[in-house]
Amino acid sequence: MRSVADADSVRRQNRGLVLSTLRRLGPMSRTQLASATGLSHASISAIGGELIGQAILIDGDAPPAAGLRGRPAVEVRFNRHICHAVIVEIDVNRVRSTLIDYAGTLVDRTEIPVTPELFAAARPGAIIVERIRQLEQRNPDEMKTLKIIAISVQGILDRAGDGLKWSPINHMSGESLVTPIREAFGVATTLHKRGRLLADGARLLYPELGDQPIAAVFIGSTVAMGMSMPGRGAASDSGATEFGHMNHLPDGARCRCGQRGCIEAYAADYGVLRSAYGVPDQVPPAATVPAAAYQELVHLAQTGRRNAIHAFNLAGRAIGFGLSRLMTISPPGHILITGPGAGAFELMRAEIESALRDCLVSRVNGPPTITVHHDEREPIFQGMLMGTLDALDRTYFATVSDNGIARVR
Amino acid sequence: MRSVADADSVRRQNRGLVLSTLRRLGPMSRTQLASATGLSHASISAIGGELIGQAILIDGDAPPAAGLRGRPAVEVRFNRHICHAVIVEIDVNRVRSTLIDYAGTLVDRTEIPVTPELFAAARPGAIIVERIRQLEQRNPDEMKTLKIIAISVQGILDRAGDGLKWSPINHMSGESLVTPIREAFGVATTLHKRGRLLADGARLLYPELGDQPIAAVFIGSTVAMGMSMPGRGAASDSGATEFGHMNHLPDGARCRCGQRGCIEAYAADYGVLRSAYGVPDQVPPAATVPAAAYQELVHLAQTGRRNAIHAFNLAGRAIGFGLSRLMTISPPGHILITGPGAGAFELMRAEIESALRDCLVSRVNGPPTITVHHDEREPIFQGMLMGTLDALDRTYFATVSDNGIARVR
DNA sequence: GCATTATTTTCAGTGCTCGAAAAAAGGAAT
DNA sequence: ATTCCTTTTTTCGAGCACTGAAAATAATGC
Repeated sequence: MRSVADADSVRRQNRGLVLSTLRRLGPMSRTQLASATGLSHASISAIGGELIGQAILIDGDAPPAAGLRGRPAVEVRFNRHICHAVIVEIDVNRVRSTLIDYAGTLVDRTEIPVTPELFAAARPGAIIVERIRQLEQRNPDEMKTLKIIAISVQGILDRAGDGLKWSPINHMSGESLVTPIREAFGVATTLHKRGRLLADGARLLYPELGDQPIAAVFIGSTVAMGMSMPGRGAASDSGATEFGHMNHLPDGARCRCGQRGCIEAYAADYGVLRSAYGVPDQVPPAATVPAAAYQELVHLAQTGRRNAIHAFNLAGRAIGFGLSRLMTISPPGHILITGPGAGAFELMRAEIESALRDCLVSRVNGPPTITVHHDEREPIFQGMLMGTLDALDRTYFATVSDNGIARVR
Repeated sequence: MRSVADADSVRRQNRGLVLSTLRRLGPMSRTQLASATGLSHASISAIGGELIGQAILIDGDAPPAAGLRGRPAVEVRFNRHICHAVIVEIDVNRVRSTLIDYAGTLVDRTEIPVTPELFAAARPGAIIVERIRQLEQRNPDEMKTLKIIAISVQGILDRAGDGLKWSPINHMSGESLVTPIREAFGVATTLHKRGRLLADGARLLYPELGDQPIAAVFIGSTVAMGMSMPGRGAASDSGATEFGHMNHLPDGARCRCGQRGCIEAYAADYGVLRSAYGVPDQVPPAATVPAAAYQELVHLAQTGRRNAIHAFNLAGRAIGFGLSRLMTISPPGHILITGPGAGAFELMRAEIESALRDCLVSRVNGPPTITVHHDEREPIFQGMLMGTLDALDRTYFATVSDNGIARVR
């Protein structure tokens, strides 16, 4: 765990410090970099020169001289052209593939709906390869410098992070994704759980939440939750949970996963519909539910229909008790509710808050705060974007000077 | 989070590497240290000389020359006299205080029972101070080099780790422990949750468990669980849970904590007795239960008494579902069962294993292994001992060379 | 007593950071 | 147009840590 340090690891660490400071705070002059990182001007000069020599950073082309006195500051920024990344988001509804450059700018994006025919024609790995090929055709130059592919999925990853051992999207269970894609494009390929990305993205989107642990709950066709822990980068693999399949009631309602009593069986779209309409226990849960049917039920509950209100109460109770159980293991300071079900939050709020309040940890430390963020796409994308750029930075931490790349002096 | 590295931080890191290698593997020669740490002989010579100059390490006095050819190796070991630590364990039954030296050897130990009179006469902080004073009287020389006091407690710590916001031992709720003790002895004082120490200690006691996350469950007058995560030292504060007060059944049995349906209300000694004897819900849970009464119930169950068997089934079910819920948040690879209730494990095993097996994560990844370790004292003490010595080592990491201590050449 | 062998220290070389001084690059003033 | 001023950036020398190789050390064996 602990390992030898030498001069090289010092340089590596400080290169990382420079890159992550630029990543976090944006382009800035060498002087600003020195004070933001705490390194001396001399070191910034050396490290900056090295990174520019390797074309990882570039000197800003537009020096915004604002009528100040002395030598004008030159901003250092990421060389957006040095490499690119592809970000793939898969869920029940669509496959969205985005090409970004090293500065994090969106270069191109494609999106296709997920249809029954899609998975009938090809395996998930092949579908993703095909999606990325399309980006390649449209952006041949950029794709020549592709360095990493990041994919967001739902389900349980295998230990190596190569594929899905289980997924709520049936066709994806047991599929290896990383291997076919890595072989097709010859670049690093990583898999990320959606819930975790959601929480990381929420931290970026709401900086005012500060350094507390954040739990992000997704309510929709599934129920998912991820946690973002302060201090660790996106690299840490903790915080990837199977919240939706935490048992709420022993021998409870039937869940799509085959177990009984999961939170999802009460709080995902199909769960709420089943309890509202009293679907008999023998009927297995539907694979998908039309969005309209769920919206209709929300509307019914909002207009006072008893069975609908009751169903949302049960859903809130399941989520609330799930969160109260989470409080005993790894208490978040803040909870973010997202997804299509966020629109029904007011219908569940009382039950969620009451379960969350009536647990020992909340009574002692106060309950976590809750906010609602209806759209889940943006935080997921942001979380994966930042995590992927961080990973790219990290590959450059290691590439210290003497690697054949000319050093500009 | 990321910070500047320089020559000093390199030396600090490598000093830490040397100390933690010696801590883990025991005394060894410089040559062995070089290959165990990966540092060069030259660096070991420099770092070792520095640490010996500071009297943190010493050359072994008894060189075990075993008839080998060349220059005999000299073992380097911790200077046990350089500092000492006091370890205090508090639970419902006793207060045990142990004085150890820097090499981890037990120097002296006192133990007193916890009686109702004890807490009537003095506040917990004062009681501990008095206990340590006794060690001081008996070991005045050793206590002159006291560097740290570590205390194991049950309950919820305040954010700063200074005191208990809540504790199952009534007299300890809301008590600040660290401040009075630190002021009395003028040394660093740390509070540790028992469950967490148990898990850390289990990792030390069962090295064959390797690098998996370990959950240690204590069953007795309370139910507690701590997790030990691989890779992080004992410093990480995650893994301290309130498992016993995780809700098992909404609106369930009355718990001592004032909530309903906690795991403890079914699986702690009082919980099992209440369900076995059908104690009416209005009767509040007893503050303590005689050990004999619990043992008697175990015996009854073992000899086939229906109500007793049923009570242990309910207890196993509560623990099993608790663990299955844990599996969705932070799945352990191994579960260790300890405490007085470990003697009744066979009565609970079927329910625990069935709940643990029938959850999605176990179905996909296989259920965690379970072992029983009846005694809980040893792992708790070992966990705290190692964590405290690590903390002492860490204070010496920072003390690099130029601090006035003569450097021997 | 001298060769042999294994351990430990010393030495020269290299890389990194830092503080101070020098160089660079414009605007302002004469 | 030239010189002064101000601020940024680079260069230089010192100090420290690590490494590999060579030297010193401390026994054993003949």
